[in-house]
Amino acid sequence: MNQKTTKPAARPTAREKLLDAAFSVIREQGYSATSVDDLCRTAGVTKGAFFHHFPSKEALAVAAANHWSEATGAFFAAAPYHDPKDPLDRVLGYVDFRRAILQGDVPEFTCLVGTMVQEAYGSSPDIRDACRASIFDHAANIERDIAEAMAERGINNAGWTARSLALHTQAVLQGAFILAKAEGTADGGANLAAQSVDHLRRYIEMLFTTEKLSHAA
Amino acid sequence: MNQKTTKPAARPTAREKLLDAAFSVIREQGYSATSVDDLCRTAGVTKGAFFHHFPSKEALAVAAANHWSEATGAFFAAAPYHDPKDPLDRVLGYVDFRRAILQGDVPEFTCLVGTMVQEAYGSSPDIRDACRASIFDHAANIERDIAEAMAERGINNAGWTARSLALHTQAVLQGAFILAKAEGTADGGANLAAQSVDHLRRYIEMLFTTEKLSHAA
DNA sequence: GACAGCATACCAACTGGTTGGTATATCCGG
DNA sequence: CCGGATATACCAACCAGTTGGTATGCTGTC
Repeated sequence: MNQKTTKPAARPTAREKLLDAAFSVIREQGYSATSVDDLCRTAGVTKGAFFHHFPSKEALAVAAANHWSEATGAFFAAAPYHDPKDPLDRVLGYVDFRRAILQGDVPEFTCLVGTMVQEAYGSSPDIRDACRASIFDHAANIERDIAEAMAERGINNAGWTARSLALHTQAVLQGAFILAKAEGTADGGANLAAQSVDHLRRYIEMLFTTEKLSHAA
Repeated sequence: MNQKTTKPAARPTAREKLLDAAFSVIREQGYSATSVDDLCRTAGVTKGAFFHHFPSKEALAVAAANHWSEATGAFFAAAPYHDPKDPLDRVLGYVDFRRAILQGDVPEFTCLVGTMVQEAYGSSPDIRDACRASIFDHAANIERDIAEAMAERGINNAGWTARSLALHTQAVLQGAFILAKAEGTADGGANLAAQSVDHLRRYIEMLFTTEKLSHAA
């Protein structure tokens, strides 16, 4: 389209710095607990700049959720798990990839939109919609590989759909993040989350190997 | 112990009304977005009464998390899924029960401590610890039945433990709540969550039937 | 290529209202 | 008439958002 949207520029604008700040600060403190001043301080920008680029704090949250969709979309699109010919290997590769990136402190591997939607689902439809789109669009990518794997193995009418399994993967991840937050210690959280992802992987494997043998529900 | 803790009394005290208010208001708005005035208004109590019973907003959150542990503990202890002799049936009964209570509006079936820990894990160790205790103690109950079921079927060294599976059930539930919040519509959220619980049930079933046949990892 | 004209980007200081919390007064049962 | 429970009035700090203004860059014209 135009240069503005495609080129993040050498010297980042206040808008980009604020969105980056939102990624880290909101994941650490939550949305409501994060003040506009917090974001400005982290971004190294003044309040005037904030309200020049965003009409409200809520609008920044929506923009951050959309920016999160783009950033994670590019991140997962560039990940290596898309290579295998067998769609099931791609699905399992995705799960393995999600497990591998569970590292560092909790705010570093948790999900911005999952955090935000918890706080905003009742008070701000705009934020909720942006977060929903981020989660569900991401799930739709996995759904495609799952559907292919099902087709290849002749699985249908099994009591579950590609869509429900794709959404289940997201539920497991979001839930794993909550347990990680509750756990408290640095690595402890990541390990805890990883164990849930292990269960998820085992489930998907069993789902496809068992169903292969007898796919009569 | 004493009467204070065991008897909720005919006319509820301001403390009890505030804790009840916290259950509904915080699940709807989140912790940070809920003001002390909000809680007082909902409880029908003045600010003076609030700070007579709780030294701070944070202290109320801790008390609410502990009260949540007691209330849900009694609720699940009284549930009918404990009856079966086969421990696996008790585990599956628990999952079925969790699925059955996914009804009504989102704030009605979601988890107080799961919501709170997301916002407070970084800023308030006290709240985080109270929420962690609530989640992990609840998981410990399920872990007992899982461990029994594993013993009965001779499952060990299977790559997973009773504890990790018990925590996984909580992760799935917490994640299902997030998807429900993101979904937006009334029943839509509950249905979405129910589908994840269905996957969880299927997983546990497969885990025990498959492992029974060949439990060599 | 110089320069007027204008939009964008940004800033420091400020505002009205809300926040968590306090000081003090009143109610009411034993 | 004492002491826990509740109410009223209030405060300093903080909140999201506004203001009036400056710096910087782009654009067309001669």
